[in-house]
Amino acid sequence: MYDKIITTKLKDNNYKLTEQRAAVLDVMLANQGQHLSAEEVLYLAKKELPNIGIATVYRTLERFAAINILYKTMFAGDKYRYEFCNDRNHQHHHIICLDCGKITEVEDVLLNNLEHYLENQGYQVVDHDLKFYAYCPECKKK
Amino acid sequence: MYDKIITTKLKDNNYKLTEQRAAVLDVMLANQGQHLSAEEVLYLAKKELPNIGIATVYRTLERFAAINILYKTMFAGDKYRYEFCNDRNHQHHHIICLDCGKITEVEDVLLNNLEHYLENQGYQVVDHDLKFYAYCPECKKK
DNA sequence: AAACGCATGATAACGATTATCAAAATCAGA
DNA sequence: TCTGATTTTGATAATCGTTATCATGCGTTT
Repeated sequence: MYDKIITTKLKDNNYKLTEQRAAVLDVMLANQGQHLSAEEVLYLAKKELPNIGIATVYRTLERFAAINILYKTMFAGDKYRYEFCNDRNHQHHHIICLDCGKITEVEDVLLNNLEHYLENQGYQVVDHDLKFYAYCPECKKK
Repeated sequence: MYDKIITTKLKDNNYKLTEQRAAVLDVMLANQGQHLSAEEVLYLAKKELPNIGIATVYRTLERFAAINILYKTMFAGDKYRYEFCNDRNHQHHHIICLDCGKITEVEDVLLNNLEHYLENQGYQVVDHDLKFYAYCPECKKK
């Protein structure tokens, strides 16, 4: 039903897949590449499961993020947003348009150099988070 | 009294330096390299000006950030923190220790390459924000 | 069936920030 | 210097995303 990686992660963490959690997972899978807020996930999940509550959505997103099924981040101190986490976007580089707010992603391995440098300094780097605030090509034209 | 750059920025923006604003500025100048929350700024500013209120602190920090006297950022969705902004830390690269929470800074120009790449793609990059989540050398030993 | 544990949904509580508003301070012009 | 307009301030109410609480329900194991 779901990808093997997902079901494995769930099993490894003794994590029952209830219908509420499945609804949230469906929403996230159907919206890969999007950055959804909890409220947006609730709205979409209600189409599959009308009685699901906001508390369950928060709890589920939180736990999915904890086992790396989702990536949780915040842009510009607004509210948390969640995106489905596959290996391709493990390095989360985002470009946030200051005009239209659209969020696009950059793939890059440039930061590995910096991480190696920091590890030589004695740090143990766990994750990093890089955001560019910019005007996207469309808004720049205006 | 204050650095020429600061007074110029204030003047250029028609920004009166009241005693409340001076108190906030003093706190930020006395704590360069620190990342203070509004509440912490209030606490410190009260030593100079006991009647200053939290609303004024928020307003002042906000306006100082708007004219680039301060840099405003948020670590891990907690609360805003402010630091005095001089040319040296214009590129804000922070390392947040996942254990002790200590925040240190990295100077680096590596990201210029990435910015140039994005600008070739049609973006107009205004700012960027890079954070590393890591264990600092001291906490790594434990 | 009984007892347990976990999940759920409603909603209260929280905490950081922002908005409101009357009072005080400051400024500009006569 | 008076006077009226503008800005700033401090107290506090309001907002809003998120978390905590708690009674209820559901599944599993005795």
